[in-house]
Amino acid sequence: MHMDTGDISVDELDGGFDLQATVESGQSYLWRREDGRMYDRTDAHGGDAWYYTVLPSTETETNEPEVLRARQTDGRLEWVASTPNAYAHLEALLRLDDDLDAIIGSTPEDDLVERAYDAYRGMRLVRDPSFACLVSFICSAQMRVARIHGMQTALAEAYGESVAFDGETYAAFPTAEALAAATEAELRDISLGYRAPYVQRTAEMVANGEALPEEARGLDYEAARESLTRFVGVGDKVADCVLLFSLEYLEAVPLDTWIRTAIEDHYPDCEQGNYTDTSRAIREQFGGQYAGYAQTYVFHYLRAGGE
DNA sequence: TATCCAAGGTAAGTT
DNA sequence: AACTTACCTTGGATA
Repeated sequence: MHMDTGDISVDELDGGFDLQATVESGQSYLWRREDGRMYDRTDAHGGDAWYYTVLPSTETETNEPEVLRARQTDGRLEWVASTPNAYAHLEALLRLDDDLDAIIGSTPEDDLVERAYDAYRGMRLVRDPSFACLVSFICSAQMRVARIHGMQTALAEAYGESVAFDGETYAAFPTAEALAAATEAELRDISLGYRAPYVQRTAEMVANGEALPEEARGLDYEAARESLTRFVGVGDKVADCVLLFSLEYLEAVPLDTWIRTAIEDHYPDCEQGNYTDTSRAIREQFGGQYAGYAQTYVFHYLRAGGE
Protein backbone atom coordinates (compact mmCIF):
# COMPACT_ATOMS: atom_id res chain seq x y z
CA MET A 1 0.00 0.00 0.00
CA HIS A 2 1.07 3.55 -0.70
CA MET A 3 2.58 5.51 2.16
CA ASP A 4 2.78 9.27 2.32
CA THR A 5 4.81 10.85 5.09
CA GLY A 6 5.79 14.44 5.64
CA ASP A 7 5.69 17.41 7.95
CA ILE A 8 5.30 21.15 7.92
CA SER A 9 6.10 23.91 10.35
CA VAL A 10 2.98 25.10 12.13
CA ASP A 11 4.29 28.65 11.78
CA GLU A 12 3.39 28.45 8.10
CA LEU A 13 -0.30 28.39 9.03
CA ASP A 14 -2.00 31.75 9.58
CA GLY A 15 -2.82 31.82 13.27
CA GLY A 16 -0.95 28.64 14.19
CA PHE A 17 -2.41 25.28 15.08
CA ASP A 18 -3.26 23.15 18.11
CA LEU A 19 -3.97 19.57 17.06
CA GLN A 20 -4.97 18.31 20.48
CA ALA A 21 -7.44 21.13 21.10
CA THR A 22 -8.85 20.73 17.60
CA VAL A 23 -9.60 17.01 17.81
CA GLU A 24 -10.33 16.74 21.55
CA SER A 25 -12.69 19.69 21.92
CA GLY A 26 -15.90 17.83 21.20
CA GLN A 27 -16.49 19.08 17.66
CA SER A 28 -15.35 15.94 15.87
CA TYR A 29 -15.73 12.37 17.11
CA LEU A 30 -13.93 10.87 14.15
CA TRP A 31 -10.32 11.08 15.38
CA ARG A 32 -8.77 8.63 17.81
CA ARG A 33 -5.54 8.69 19.77
CA GLU A 34 -3.08 5.84 19.43
CA ASP A 35 -2.55 5.81 23.20
CA GLY A 36 -6.31 5.83 23.74
CA ARG A 37 -6.22 8.78 26.14
CA MET A 38 -8.87 11.03 24.64
CA TYR A 39 -10.45 13.69 26.85
CA ASP A 40 -8.13 13.03 29.78
CA ARG A 41 -7.99 16.31 31.68
CA THR A 42 -4.90 15.27 33.58
CA ASP A 43 -3.13 14.98 30.24
CA ALA A 44 -1.95 18.57 30.11
CA HIS A 45 0.47 18.13 27.22
CA GLY A 46 -0.70 15.15 25.23
CA GLY A 47 -0.08 17.40 22.27
CA ASP A 48 2.61 15.17 20.85
CA ALA A 49 0.42 12.06 20.71
CA TRP A 50 -0.40 10.44 17.38
CA TYR A 51 -4.01 10.80 16.28
CA TYR A 52 -5.65 9.08 13.37
CA THR A 53 -8.80 9.07 11.35
CA VAL A 54 -10.00 6.94 8.47
CA LEU A 55 -11.44 8.69 5.47
CA PRO A 56 -14.55 6.93 4.21
CA SER A 57 -14.21 5.47 0.73
CA THR A 58 -16.76 7.98 -0.55
CA GLU A 59 -14.29 10.77 0.28
CA THR A 60 -11.18 9.32 -1.34
CA GLU A 61 -9.71 9.22 -4.83
CA THR A 62 -9.04 5.48 -4.56
CA ASN A 63 -12.60 4.60 -3.50
CA GLU A 64 -11.32 2.74 -0.49
CA PRO A 65 -10.92 3.91 3.10
CA GLU A 66 -7.70 5.76 3.74
CA VAL A 67 -5.80 6.01 7.00
CA LEU A 68 -4.49 9.39 8.04
CA ARG A 69 -2.24 9.70 11.09
CA ALA A 70 -0.96 12.98 12.45
CA ARG A 71 0.86 14.43 15.40
CA GLN A 72 2.14 17.81 16.47
CA THR A 73 5.50 18.10 18.13
CA ASP A 74 8.16 20.79 18.41
CA GLY A 75 6.14 23.20 16.33
CA ARG A 76 5.74 20.78 13.45
CA LEU A 77 2.75 18.90 12.15
CA GLU A 78 3.77 15.42 10.97
CA TRP A 79 1.71 12.88 9.07
CA VAL A 80 1.90 9.24 8.01
CA ALA A 81 -0.87 8.17 5.71
CA SER A 82 -2.05 5.58 3.24
CA THR A 83 -3.31 8.40 1.03
CA PRO A 84 -1.46 9.92 -1.92
CA ASN A 85 -2.55 13.46 -1.08
CA ALA A 86 -2.34 13.27 2.68
CA TYR A 87 -1.62 16.93 3.32
CA ALA A 88 -4.51 18.08 1.15
CA HIS A 89 -6.80 15.83 3.17
CA LEU A 90 -5.37 17.01 6.48
CA GLU A 91 -5.76 20.60 5.39
CA ALA A 92 -9.38 20.04 4.49
CA LEU A 93 -10.35 18.00 7.57
CA LEU A 94 -8.66 20.31 10.08
CA ARG A 95 -9.37 23.59 8.27
CA LEU A 96 -5.67 24.41 8.03
CA ASP A 97 -6.67 26.73 5.19
CA ASP A 98 -8.51 29.07 7.57
CA ASP A 99 -6.74 32.33 8.36
CA LEU A 100 -7.22 32.11 12.13
CA ASP A 101 -5.62 35.48 12.80
CA ALA A 102 -8.08 37.17 10.47
CA ILE A 103 -11.04 35.26 11.89
CA ILE A 104 -10.16 36.02 15.50
CA GLY A 105 -9.32 39.61 14.57
CA SER A 106 -12.76 40.08 13.05
CA THR A 107 -14.59 38.99 16.20
CA PRO A 108 -16.12 41.85 18.21
CA GLU A 109 -14.56 42.80 21.57
CA ASP A 110 -15.84 40.35 24.15
CA ASP A 111 -14.31 39.40 27.46
CA LEU A 112 -15.35 35.75 27.57
CA VAL A 113 -14.56 35.07 23.91
CA GLU A 114 -11.13 36.66 24.27
CA ARG A 115 -10.29 34.52 27.29
CA ALA A 116 -11.32 31.42 25.34
CA TYR A 117 -9.29 32.48 22.28
CA ASP A 118 -6.26 33.14 24.48
CA ALA A 119 -6.56 29.80 26.26
CA TYR A 120 -6.71 27.64 23.12
CA ARG A 121 -5.15 29.79 20.42
CA GLY A 122 -4.51 27.58 17.41
CA MET A 123 -7.61 25.45 17.79
CA ARG A 124 -9.42 25.20 14.48
CA LEU A 125 -12.90 24.12 13.46
CA VAL A 126 -13.12 20.80 11.63
CA ARG A 127 -14.59 19.80 8.29
CA ASP A 128 -16.00 16.36 9.04
CA PRO A 129 -17.48 14.11 6.35
CA SER A 130 -21.20 14.91 6.46
CA PHE A 131 -22.80 11.52 7.11
CA ALA A 132 -20.40 10.66 9.94
CA CYS A 133 -20.91 14.12 11.40
CA LEU A 134 -24.68 13.74 11.23
CA VAL A 135 -24.60 10.39 13.03
CA SER A 136 -22.10 11.64 15.62
CA PHE A 137 -24.35 14.47 16.67
CA ILE A 138 -27.53 12.38 16.63
CA CYS A 139 -25.67 10.28 19.18
CA SER A 140 -24.68 13.35 21.19
CA ALA A 141 -28.12 13.90 22.74
CA GLN A 142 -27.81 13.88 26.55
CA MET A 143 -24.35 12.35 26.36
CA ARG A 144 -20.92 13.14 27.68
CA VAL A 145 -18.24 13.90 25.17
CA ALA A 146 -16.15 10.81 25.97
CA ARG A 147 -19.13 8.53 25.49
CA ILE A 148 -20.15 10.11 22.20
CA HIS A 149 -16.64 9.38 21.02
CA GLY A 150 -16.89 5.82 22.30
CA MET A 151 -20.12 5.29 20.38
CA GLN A 152 -18.56 6.39 17.08
CA THR A 153 -15.63 4.05 17.67
CA ALA A 154 -18.03 1.21 18.44
CA LEU A 155 -20.04 1.95 15.27
CA ALA A 156 -16.86 1.93 13.19
CA GLU A 157 -15.65 -1.34 14.67
CA ALA A 158 -19.03 -3.05 14.29
CA TYR A 159 -20.17 -1.74 10.88
CA GLY A 160 -17.24 0.02 9.23
CA GLU A 161 -14.97 -1.28 6.53
CA SER A 162 -11.58 -2.26 7.94
CA VAL A 163 -8.28 -1.45 6.32
CA ALA A 164 -4.80 -2.66 7.08
CA PHE A 165 -2.02 -0.11 7.16
CA ASP A 166 1.49 -0.12 8.56
CA GLY A 167 0.94 -3.29 10.54
CA GLU A 168 -2.33 -2.19 12.13
CA THR A 169 -6.00 -2.61 11.30
CA TYR A 170 -8.21 0.46 11.20
CA ALA A 171 -11.99 0.76 10.98
CA ALA A 172 -13.62 3.40 8.82
CA PHE A 173 -16.84 5.07 9.84
CA PRO A 174 -19.73 3.00 8.45
CA THR A 175 -21.51 3.89 5.26
CA ALA A 176 -25.19 4.86 5.35
CA GLU A 177 -25.98 1.52 3.72
CA ALA A 178 -24.21 -0.41 6.47
CA LEU A 179 -26.01 1.45 9.26
CA ALA A 180 -29.35 1.26 7.46
CA ALA A 181 -28.96 -2.52 7.47
CA ALA A 182 -28.36 -2.61 11.23
CA THR A 183 -31.32 -3.29 13.50
CA GLU A 184 -32.43 -1.06 16.33
CA ALA A 185 -31.71 -3.92 18.76
CA GLU A 186 -28.15 -4.27 17.50
CA LEU A 187 -27.54 -0.56 17.89
CA ARG A 188 -28.98 -0.65 21.40
CA ASP A 189 -26.58 -3.47 22.16
CA ILE A 190 -23.68 -1.12 21.54
CA SER A 191 -25.21 1.32 24.03
CA LEU A 192 -26.78 3.90 21.73
CA GLY A 193 -29.89 3.77 23.90
CA TYR A 194 -32.91 5.65 22.52
CA ARG A 195 -30.70 7.08 19.78
CA ALA A 196 -30.54 3.65 18.13
CA PRO A 197 -33.71 4.00 16.01
CA TYR A 198 -32.74 7.60 15.14
CA VAL A 199 -29.43 6.46 13.70
CA GLN A 200 -30.94 3.50 11.86
CA ARG A 201 -33.78 5.52 10.32
CA THR A 202 -31.56 8.45 9.38
CA ALA A 203 -29.09 6.04 7.76
CA GLU A 204 -31.98 4.54 5.83
CA MET A 205 -33.05 7.96 4.57
CA VAL A 206 -29.53 8.65 3.32
CA ALA A 207 -29.05 5.16 1.88
CA ASN A 208 -32.23 5.20 -0.16
CA GLY A 209 -31.75 8.78 -1.26
CA GLU A 210 -34.83 10.18 0.48
CA ALA A 211 -32.64 12.96 1.91
CA LEU A 212 -28.93 13.76 1.92
CA PRO A 213 -27.13 16.01 4.39
CA GLU A 214 -25.26 17.58 1.48
CA GLU A 215 -28.54 18.93 0.12
CA ALA A 216 -28.33 21.65 2.76
CA ARG A 217 -25.18 23.04 1.13
CA GLY A 218 -25.68 26.39 -0.52
CA LEU A 219 -29.05 27.12 1.07
CA ASP A 220 -29.44 30.21 3.22
CA TYR A 221 -28.29 29.40 6.74
CA GLU A 222 -31.69 29.01 8.40
CA ALA A 223 -33.10 27.11 5.42
CA ALA A 224 -30.09 24.79 5.60
CA ARG A 225 -30.82 24.15 9.27
CA GLU A 226 -34.44 23.38 8.43
CA SER A 227 -33.31 20.98 5.70
CA LEU A 228 -31.26 18.94 8.16
CA THR A 229 -34.10 18.61 10.65
CA ARG A 230 -35.77 16.26 8.16
CA PHE A 231 -33.56 13.53 9.57
CA VAL A 232 -34.80 11.52 12.52
CA GLY A 233 -33.15 12.56 15.76
CA VAL A 234 -32.12 15.92 14.36
CA GLY A 235 -33.51 19.10 15.88
CA ASP A 236 -32.16 22.64 15.63
CA LYS A 237 -29.14 22.02 17.85
CA VAL A 238 -27.85 18.93 16.06
CA ALA A 239 -28.56 20.56 12.70
CA ASP A 240 -26.41 23.54 13.72
CA CYS A 241 -23.57 21.19 14.66
CA VAL A 242 -23.63 19.55 11.23
CA LEU A 243 -23.75 22.94 9.53
CA LEU A 244 -20.78 24.19 11.56
CA PHE A 245 -18.57 21.10 11.74
CA SER A 246 -19.19 19.71 8.28
CA LEU A 247 -21.06 21.94 5.85
CA GLU A 248 -19.00 25.12 6.31
CA TYR A 249 -21.63 27.38 7.84
CA LEU A 250 -19.17 29.13 10.15
CA GLU A 251 -21.91 31.46 11.39
CA ALA A 252 -23.83 28.59 13.02
CA VAL A 253 -23.93 28.71 16.84
CA PRO A 254 -25.31 25.44 18.25
CA LEU A 255 -27.26 26.21 21.43
CA ASP A 256 -26.01 23.42 23.66
CA THR A 257 -26.10 23.32 27.45
CA TRP A 258 -22.76 25.10 27.76
CA ILE A 259 -23.66 27.96 25.48
CA ARG A 260 -27.05 28.27 27.16
CA THR A 261 -25.24 28.62 30.48
CA ALA A 262 -22.93 31.22 28.93
CA ILE A 263 -25.98 33.13 27.68
CA GLU A 264 -27.49 33.05 31.16
CA ASP A 265 -24.29 34.21 32.84
CA HIS A 266 -22.82 36.59 30.28
CA TYR A 267 -25.39 37.54 27.62
CA PRO A 268 -28.82 37.50 29.32
CA ASP A 269 -30.23 39.88 26.71
CA CYS A 270 -29.67 37.21 24.05
CA GLU A 271 -32.18 34.86 25.67
CA GLN A 272 -35.26 35.22 23.49
CA GLY A 273 -37.35 32.28 24.66
CA ASN A 274 -37.00 30.17 21.54
CA TYR A 275 -34.16 28.59 19.58
CA THR A 276 -34.35 30.61 16.37
CA ASP A 277 -34.42 34.05 17.99
CA THR A 278 -31.89 33.25 20.70
CA SER A 279 -29.64 31.80 18.02
CA ARG A 280 -29.90 34.99 15.97
CA ALA A 281 -29.08 37.13 19.00
CA ILE A 282 -26.00 35.19 20.12
CA ARG A 283 -24.83 34.90 16.51
CA GLU A 284 -24.90 38.67 16.28
CA GLN A 285 -23.18 38.99 19.66
CA PHE A 286 -20.36 36.81 18.29
CA GLY A 287 -19.96 38.85 15.14
CA GLY A 288 -22.07 37.00 12.59
CA GLN A 289 -19.87 35.53 9.87
CA TYR A 290 -17.50 33.56 12.15
CA ALA A 291 -19.75 33.28 15.19
CA GLY A 292 -19.33 29.49 15.18
CA TYR A 293 -15.61 29.88 15.81
CA ALA A 294 -16.35 31.92 18.93
CA GLN A 295 -18.95 29.36 20.00
CA THR A 296 -16.51 26.47 19.69
CA TYR A 297 -13.80 28.23 21.67
CA VAL A 298 -16.26 29.23 24.40
CA PHE A 299 -17.70 25.71 24.52
CA HIS A 300 -14.26 24.16 24.95
CA TYR A 301 -13.13 26.81 27.41
CA LEU A 302 -16.18 26.44 29.66
CA ARG A 303 -16.25 22.67 29.45
CA ALA A 304 -12.58 22.54 30.45
CA GLY A 305 -13.38 24.56 33.56
CA GLY A 306 -12.97 28.24 32.62
CA GLU A 307 -15.55 30.79 33.68
C1' DT B 1 -22.91 -0.70 48.50
C1' DA B 2 -26.96 1.71 46.98
C1' DT B 3 -29.15 5.54 44.97
C1' DC B 4 -29.29 9.61 42.45
C1' DC B 5 -28.16 12.61 38.78
C1' DA B 6 -26.71 14.80 34.67
C1' DA B 7 -24.79 14.22 30.13
C1' DG B 8 -23.44 19.05 23.45
C1' DG B 9 -31.65 16.93 22.86
C1' DT B 10 -35.51 15.14 20.18
C1' DA B 11 -40.09 13.28 19.30
C1' DA B 12 -44.60 12.72 20.61
C1' DG B 13 -48.39 14.04 23.13
C1' DT B 14 -51.01 18.09 25.49
C1' DT B 15 -52.83 22.60 25.97
C1' DA C 1 -47.43 27.30 18.13
C1' DA C 2 -45.81 26.83 22.90
C1' DC C 3 -45.25 23.68 26.72
C1' DT C 4 -44.44 18.83 29.04
C1' DT C 5 -42.73 14.50 29.36
C1' DA C 6 -40.46 10.15 28.25
C1' DC C 7 -36.44 8.27 26.64
C1' DC C 8 -31.39 4.49 27.10
C1' DT C 9 -27.18 4.27 29.35
C1' DT C 10 -23.40 5.05 32.39
C1' DG C 11 -19.75 7.27 35.20
C1' DG C 12 -19.29 10.08 39.01
C1' DA C 13 -21.26 12.23 43.13
C1' DT C 14 -23.64 11.72 47.35
C1' DA C 15 -25.51 9.22 51.28
